[in-house]
Amino acid sequence: MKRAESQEVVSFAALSEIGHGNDINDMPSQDNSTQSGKKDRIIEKLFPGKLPAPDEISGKYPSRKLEPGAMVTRIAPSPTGYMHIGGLFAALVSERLAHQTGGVFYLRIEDTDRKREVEGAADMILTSLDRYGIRVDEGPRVGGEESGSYGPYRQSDRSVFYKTYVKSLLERDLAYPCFCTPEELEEMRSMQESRSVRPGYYGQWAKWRDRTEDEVLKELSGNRPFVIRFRSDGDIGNKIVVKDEVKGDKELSENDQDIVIMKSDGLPTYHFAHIVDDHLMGTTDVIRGDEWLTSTPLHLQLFEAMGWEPPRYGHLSPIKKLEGSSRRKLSKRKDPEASVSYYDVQGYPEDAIIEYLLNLANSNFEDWRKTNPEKDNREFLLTFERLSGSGGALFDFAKLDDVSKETVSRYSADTVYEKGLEWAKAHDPKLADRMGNNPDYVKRILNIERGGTTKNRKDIGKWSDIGNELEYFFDDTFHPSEEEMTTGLSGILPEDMKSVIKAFMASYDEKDTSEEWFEKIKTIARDNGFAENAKLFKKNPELFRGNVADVARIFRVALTGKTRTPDLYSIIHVMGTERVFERLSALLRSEG
RNA sequence: GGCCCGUUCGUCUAAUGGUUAGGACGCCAGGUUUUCAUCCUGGUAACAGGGGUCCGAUUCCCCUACGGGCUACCA
Repeated sequence: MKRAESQEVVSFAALSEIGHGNDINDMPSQDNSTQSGKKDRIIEKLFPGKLPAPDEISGKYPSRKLEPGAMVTRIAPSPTGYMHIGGLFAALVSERLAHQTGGVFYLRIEDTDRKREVEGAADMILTSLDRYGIRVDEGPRVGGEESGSYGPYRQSDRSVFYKTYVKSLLERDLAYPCFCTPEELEEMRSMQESRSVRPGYYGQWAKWRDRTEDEVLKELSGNRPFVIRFRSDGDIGNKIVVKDEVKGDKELSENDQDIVIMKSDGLPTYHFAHIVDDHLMGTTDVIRGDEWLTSTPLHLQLFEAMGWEPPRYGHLSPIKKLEGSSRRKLSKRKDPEASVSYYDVQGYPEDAIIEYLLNLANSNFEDWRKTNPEKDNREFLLTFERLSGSGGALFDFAKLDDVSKETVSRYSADTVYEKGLEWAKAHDPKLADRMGNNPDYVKRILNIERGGTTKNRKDIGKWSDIGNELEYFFDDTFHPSEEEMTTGLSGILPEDMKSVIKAFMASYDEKDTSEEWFEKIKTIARDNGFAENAKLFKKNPELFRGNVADVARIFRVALTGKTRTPDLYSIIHVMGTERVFERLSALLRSEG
């Protein structure tokens, strides 16, 4: 590996773009040229050139002015692919907590692993957050610009900071260079394994921990690649209590590993970037996946070494799925439903996803929603205390569907039309044409049993359901199969059907109110030997050919091909008399 | 393997050293509504197992089982 390139210190010009007005070039820099001792010479070799002093950096990022109780949270994804549903969950919780306390929510792109970086992933994250109504106060914008005065918000642009603080650790002997090759480390690991000792770089296994300055200088002059390791003074035998806002107090072991804080490519590892960034950016509450829980003692240790106050931590359990009889974390590679784009393609409204996730976060959300059906879900106060600390929830599509239907049922016909059309344009061109070409008709269809005084119906859970609801309203897609018709009309004699339909056509008046209309249906029922209500029929079934429900079913099936549809009276009126009569006549003809 | 963390109806979860262990989704059954839905009522179903401590444990402690995480110059 070429070290020259990685050792190049990011120019101060990058720093001065940060937007604080001061020109960082004016800042006094540490002078490494005196080379008063071997240690200085080592550090100079490690970090040739100028770096700002730690104080100068912290001076540029003063602590945020916050109201008491205000939380500064962030989402810090690595741009390695599409947005994960778990990431959206963490973002949602973080954003609500920040905004509900009068704090700040920002986005930081953790792109220190160049091998895994995926082109365009950062923009995708941005777009997803925006679409789901997660309001980012500070961070990168689509196209590369940034907002906020605590940036840069991409770790790849923050090299100077990491280097400066690594250097300060070196100066205080809290860090040291390590020249082990990957092969050496691998060898060490297998040796540890064969001897059944705990693997890792610690204690007497920390080969470069106590090398003499001469040895280090010698390697350096040979231009060997190196990493910088943190010198841990922890003892694995000591337990510390880590306060976790979600899971409660946890007893964990101190860290005794001399972990890598700066890789040989000059970029920091997650652990080090985390403490530098969250300190400088003023994060008060770090909300992250619980795979980080066990490394929290290390992070606390790093904060202490830097002399900084650590944030509060809250670790979220992953969302899981059932595979066979065991549950596992939703995996980007294996599970399409791990991606937020999956829900978009399926046609779930963004609000429904948010409400489902809110439910997962604080299960009392559903009670709140029940008592506040009209309110924006932003008004629901999320709290750390009520965040579920256990297990990790299985993703439950039955529940999502219910939440989704409930959500859509609160929308007006216009909203359903607009959002549905927007979805169709991206995912179902045929449906988009249909909706776009017949806006008034489609809106009237969607308005059936919607927006009235009673609760709206809940047929539509996903935008993709709209197609089914429209199908029978259009002649070119109304093609009920023979089978549908026979099962739909099962138990009804063809001659009964014919006379009922004839009677209907003879008496129908489109000006009838629904009450008048149904009186006629009842009359038709009675005249044809059907009971005019269910009770009458139940009492003496043998006296009737069926009841009024059967009569209604005849029309429902004749007009829609289905046995379950919205209110018949409304359907007939939306369809229009002409179409209704056509279909009824066709049926009379076909049945001979 | 080692070290951590966890386990309440099928699912999401609530509560508690003494409760008929509560709610929601699903499912089932009734009911209201002119029909289909909506809606209403009811039902189904859980403290992983075993030991302690205690008058009493789902709750506290220990063990086992199971699940999850970490164990990288990935995050």
